[in-house]
Amino acid sequence: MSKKHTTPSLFAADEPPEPKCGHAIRVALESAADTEFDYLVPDGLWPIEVGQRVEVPFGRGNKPEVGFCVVSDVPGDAAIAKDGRRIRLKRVARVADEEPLLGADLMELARWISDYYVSPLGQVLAAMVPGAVKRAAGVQRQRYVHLVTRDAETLAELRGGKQKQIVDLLRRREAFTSESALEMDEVTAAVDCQPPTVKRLAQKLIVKITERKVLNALPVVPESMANEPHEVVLNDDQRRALDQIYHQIETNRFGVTVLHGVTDSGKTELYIRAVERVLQKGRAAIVLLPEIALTAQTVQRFNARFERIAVMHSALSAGQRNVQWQKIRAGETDVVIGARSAVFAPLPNLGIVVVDEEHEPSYKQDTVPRYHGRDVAIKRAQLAGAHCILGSATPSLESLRNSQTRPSFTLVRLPRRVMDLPMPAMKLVDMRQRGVTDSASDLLSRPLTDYLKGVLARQEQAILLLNRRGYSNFVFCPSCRHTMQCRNCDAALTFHKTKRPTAPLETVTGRHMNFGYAICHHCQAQTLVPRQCPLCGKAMTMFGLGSQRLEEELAAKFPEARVWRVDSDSMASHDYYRLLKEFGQGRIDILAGTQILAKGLHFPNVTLVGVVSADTCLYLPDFRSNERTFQLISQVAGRAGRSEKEGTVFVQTYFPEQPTIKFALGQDFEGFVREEMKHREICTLPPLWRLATLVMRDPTYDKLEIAAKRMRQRIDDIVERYGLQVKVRGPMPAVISRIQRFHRLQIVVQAPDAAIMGRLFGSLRAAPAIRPTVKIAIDIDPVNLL
DNA sequence: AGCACGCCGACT
DNA sequence: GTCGGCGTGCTC
Repeated sequence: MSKKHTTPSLFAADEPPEPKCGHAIRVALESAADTEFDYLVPDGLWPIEVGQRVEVPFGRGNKPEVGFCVVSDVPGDAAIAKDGRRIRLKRVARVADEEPLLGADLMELARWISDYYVSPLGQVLAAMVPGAVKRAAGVQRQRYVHLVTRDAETLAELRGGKQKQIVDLLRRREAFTSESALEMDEVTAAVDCQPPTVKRLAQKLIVKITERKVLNALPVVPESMANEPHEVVLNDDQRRALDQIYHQIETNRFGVTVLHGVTDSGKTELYIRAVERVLQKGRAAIVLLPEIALTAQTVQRFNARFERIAVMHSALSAGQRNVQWQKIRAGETDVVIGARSAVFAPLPNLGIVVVDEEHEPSYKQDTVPRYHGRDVAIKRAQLAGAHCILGSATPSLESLRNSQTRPSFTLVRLPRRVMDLPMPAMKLVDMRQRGVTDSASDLLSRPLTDYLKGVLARQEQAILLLNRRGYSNFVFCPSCRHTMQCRNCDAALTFHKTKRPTAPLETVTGRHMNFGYAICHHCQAQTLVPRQCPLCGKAMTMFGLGSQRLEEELAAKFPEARVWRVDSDSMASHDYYRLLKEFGQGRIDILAGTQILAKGLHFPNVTLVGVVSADTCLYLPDFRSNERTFQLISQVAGRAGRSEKEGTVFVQTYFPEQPTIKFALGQDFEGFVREEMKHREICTLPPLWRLATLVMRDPTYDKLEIAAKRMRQRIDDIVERYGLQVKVRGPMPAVISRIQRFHRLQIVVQAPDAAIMGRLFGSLRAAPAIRPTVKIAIDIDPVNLL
C-alpha cells in the first residue's frame, strides 16, 4: 500500500484519491503483538477517541486487523524504526464503534493489567469487552415506514389496492415522521402484503422506509426460587461489621474490608446493605461471585432487593449479554452481579466492589491475560476511589496478610452463625482401620453408612462430596502397577463408563473392555481399554470409578433413596439450577458429587455432609494444597445443619494425623493460618513473598531445553545487573511435563514484593526474543503450580 | 501471535 | 537443479 500511494502511477486516476489526514492515533491490536502501532486518521474519520475500536491494515499483506485506540492524536506522521529509519504510517480503514467501548478509568485499569500480568495491552482490552458486545450480538436492523406526502392528488391515483390500504393505515396511525413510524412487519401483516409493495410506495416518494438498529434478546429473568425476600434483622456481630463498612464508605476513599464470616454468618446481607448505602450516595456497585454460585441463591437475593441490576454469567445467550452490557454502559443499571469478567463492567461512578468467596481459585483466569479477578477488583476500586469488600468463610492467606500489613485494609469478623446455630459436629473416620468398610472397594465407611441410614429414616437430606482427583478412575494393573498413560500427554488416563465414545478413538490392538473408554483430561483423546496389561498380561482393573462407583454403592446400600449425582464442574447451569430446586423441594435425598457441592448452598434440611476422601488434595504437588484442603472441608461442612436441626459432618481420611485435617476437624482457622504462615515464611512463598512461573513448551525436547536454559541465563543476567532480590529455580519439568505432544519446562521466580517482580518482568519483556523460539506462558501470582 | 522470507538439506 | 521444512524477524 505504502509504495503504491507514494509513487505517481500511470493508473493513478483509477485509485481512490488520497484522503487528507490531519491526525494520527496509537492502536493496540487485539491479535497479540506486544507493541502499539501508530496510524494516520483520514479527516473524514476524525475524531477517534481513546477506547474506540478501529480496523487497520497490518503487516506486509495489509491484512485487516481490529484494535483499540489507546492514544488519540499522537504527533507526527511517521514512526521511527529500531535502526532509526522513518516508517510512513498507514491509514485507519474504518471505525468499528460509534462510541468508545471503554472509558478512561477502564483504559487505566487495562494498562495496569498489561504491565502487572505481562500481557499485551491489545489482548487485555479485548478481554475486557464481551465478545457478544464486539460482535453486536442480537442487533437487528428493523425497518420502519412512515408517510411523507399528504398530497391528495398523488394519493388519489392509488385507488383501492394494497398501496391505498397502507397509506390509510399510516394516516390513521399518524405515522408522519420517522419517530412515529410503524414497523415494517406490522404494516405488511395488517395489510397482508409483502415488503416490496411498501418499497414501491417508497419509490413513488409517498412513504419513506427508515432503518433502525434494535437490540433484541430475551430478558434475563431468573426463575424464582423458594425463598421470598423477607425483613432481615441483623445480629450484634453483623451490626458491628456493617458500622465498620459504612464508616469506610463514608470516607469516599479507597479501602478494603476483608470480611471473615463463618458459613451462614450473614455475609450476603451485609453486601446488600453496603451496596444500598453506596447507591444512596449516587454511586454504583459491582458484585463478583465464583461462576458456579451465580446460578444460585445469592443472585436471587440481590435480584429481590435491587431494581436496576444487571447479571452477567456464562449461561446468558450472546444477545442477552450484549443487552446487559449496553444497559450498564448507558447508565441504566447501578448494580452489576457477575463472574470474574464482571470486574470490567463499564459502570460510571463506581462506589463499591464486592468479591464473594474471595479465596476461590476460579477468580484466576487461565488464559492470557492471566489476571486474578479479586486483585483486579482491588485495583479497580483503588483507581475509582471506591470501597472493596473481600468476603469469605476461609479468607485467602493473601488477604489476611494484607489486612495485617496494609493500612488501607481492615479485617472484620463474623464469628457466629446468624441464628446463633451451633456449628456442625465434625466426625473423623480413619480409613486405615481394619473393618472400617464392609469390603475393600467400598468408598463409604461403616460409621458414615450407619449415620446416613438414620438421616434417610428421619427424611432429612445428605450431601456426599467426592474429591474427583483423588478417586480418579485410573486404569491400572494390580500386579505390575502399570497405569494407562496418554500417548500425547504425561498424564494418567481416567476411565469413563459410556457405551459410545464422544471423540475419535486412538487405535489399540488386542481384546478390550466394551463398556467404557479411557479419556485423557488434557487432550480429550479417547482410547479403548485393553483387558490385559500390555506389560505383564494380567487383567487390568479400574481404580476407583469415582462418582459413578459411589453412585453404585449408594444404590446397593440404599435402594430406596433418591440419589442425584453431580460430576461435572461445567454442568449446564440450567440443569444445575433445576437440580438445586428439586433438592430444595425435598425430591432428592442424597446429592453426591464433586467440589461444585461445596459452594454456598443453603438447604435447611441437610443434616449430614460426608467428605468421602478429605486428603486427596494433599497429594497434589502444590504449596497451596493444605490451604485448599482446609477450605474444602470448611466450606462443605458449612452446608450441614443450617436450621434448628443439628448438622453432622463425616470426614473420611487416610491421614488423621495430618495437621491440616486436624485443624479442619477442630474448625480452628486461626490455628491453621498460624501453622501454614510459618511454613510459607520458611519457604519464602506467598503471601509473604511473590511468585511467578514461566512455562515454556515445544514438541522438540532438545530445542526446548536450550531455550529454557537461555531464558534462565537471561533472568540471572537481569537479576545481577539490577541487583534484584530474587530467587529463581529451574528450568525443571512442569508438573504435567507433556501436554498434547508438547514438552513443558518451568522456571519459578520468587521475589519479596510485587515491585521487584515487576522490574524483572519489565526488563524481560523489553529484551529480544529467546532463540530458538518456543511457546512461553508467564503466570504472575499463579494459583497453582501445574 | 501470524506470516513472509531465506537458508539449507533431500530429492527428481 | 528445485522443492519445502523450519528458524528468524517484522509488523506502524
